[in-house]
Amino acid sequence: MTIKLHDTRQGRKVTFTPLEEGRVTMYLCGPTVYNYAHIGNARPAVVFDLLARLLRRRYTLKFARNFTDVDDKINAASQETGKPISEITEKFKRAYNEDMGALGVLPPDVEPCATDHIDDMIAMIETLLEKGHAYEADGHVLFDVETNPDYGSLSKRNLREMIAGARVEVAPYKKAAHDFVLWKPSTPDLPGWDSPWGRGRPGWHIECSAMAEKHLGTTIDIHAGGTDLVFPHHENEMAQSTCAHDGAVFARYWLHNGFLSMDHEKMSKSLGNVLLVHDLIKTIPGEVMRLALLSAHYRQPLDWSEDTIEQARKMLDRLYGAVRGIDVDDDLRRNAAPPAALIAALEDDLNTPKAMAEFFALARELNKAHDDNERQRLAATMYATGDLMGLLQSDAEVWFAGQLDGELSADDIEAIIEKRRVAKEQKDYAAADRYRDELQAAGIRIEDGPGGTTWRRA
RNA sequence: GGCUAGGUGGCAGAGUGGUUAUGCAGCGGCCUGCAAAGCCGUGGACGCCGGUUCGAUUCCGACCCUAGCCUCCA
Repeated sequence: MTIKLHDTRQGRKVTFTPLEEGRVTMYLCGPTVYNYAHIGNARPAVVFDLLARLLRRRYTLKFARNFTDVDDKINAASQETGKPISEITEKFKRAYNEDMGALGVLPPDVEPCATDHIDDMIAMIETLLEKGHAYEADGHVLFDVETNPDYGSLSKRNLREMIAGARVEVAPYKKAAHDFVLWKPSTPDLPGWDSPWGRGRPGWHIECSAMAEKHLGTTIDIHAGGTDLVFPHHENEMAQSTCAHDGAVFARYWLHNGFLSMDHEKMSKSLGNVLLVHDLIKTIPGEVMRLALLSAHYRQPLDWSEDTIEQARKMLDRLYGAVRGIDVDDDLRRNAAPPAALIAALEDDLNTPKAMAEFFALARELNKAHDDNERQRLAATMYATGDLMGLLQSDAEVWFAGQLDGELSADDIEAIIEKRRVAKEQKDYAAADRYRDELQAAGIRIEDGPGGTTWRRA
């Protein structure tokens, strides 16, 4: 059995084999830290977290996800708020990790920051100048796209089309419209570093090239990000790194996740529909958001709506419902593994919908099982699957209690259930039903099972 | 306009050249004091038009529609 991944450069699903046997390197473009992450930002983080978990089953993985902490948007945020840049970037780095953590995203192995790698960027730019792939102009250093015949092979566009389609006004110092900035001068009020070309700051694309080289080497196995990064960001990264490394392959597999829309509209500030994870997490359990993000295949577009969230919540109700009330022996749980069919689905280009179908098949099997040992074994398998998917990480009782936003506490609820039990014992069903209605009105649904009555928020 | 992806049942969403996706919702049944949960069963689908084929939702072509990119953007 092999892992298959869809490679953007080749435009098809291919068998994955690491460059070095047993070891895999993966780089994911992380956030520019000038604001809280929105739910669209969370999709690559969650999707590629799952890929990282999957890869770690077979390989030693080194997974890097960067922070872009030097950027004009950050400068703008600083000017708007009057706060120093470092305060802004530190705040949102921390917030990003907290928010992603709430979505079950495990920390990557390295989280390089652009500002810690200025020297590496300068060195790479110098190499590009030496090799004739870049030129200085008017205080800038630009990448000379003409020197890279392969340019456009990732995003599948040719230079002529790009020139024809160029609608941006071209800076006068550029040799060609599609040349892009490696280094640009900074005015005294902007962040800057000394360089052979004067005080300045790096262009966006060079950051990732330099950090990937520094932490993962000349050739990396997997480079991932949102589909909107294919052009120009990843195309430019590939051009820079390949040219700086004398043609060595930069990334062997390029993975891109599809876009998230909001109620079938583009998420944008002007529409006012930008949902921040930081806010959503206050009312929606992290696992619900995680499952919602995984409910469609990662390359497909995904629409985010109330309905999407509710569906994910119900799916989790079903999964938690299956394991509820089963005490799984620790050893059993430690030694359990997800079903082979589920692993196979994930290893087929991260087919999460198929994997979820297998997860539900497992839940059904558990629901049908009567033998205690069998139920324990299946529940352990459920939990092992949850550990892989980043789901089922909560206690089932805690899950069903949810946020008790009503007026009843857990103790109140238990008390009413006890009164109902007594009423039922005396066959006073009218009274028993009144208690049930009372709970129902408070948003609590009760279920009579062989082991007594359980409850959940409705 | 160019490039790249898509268009599947009431909704979400996989997949396949001929046989059950899955979840939610619906319907029938079992269980239950009645429910709920669970289990069993069940209806309902592949944008449009051609082509290839014994047979296409699945392959090919045209068309229509949608999304992303072409400019900072996950």
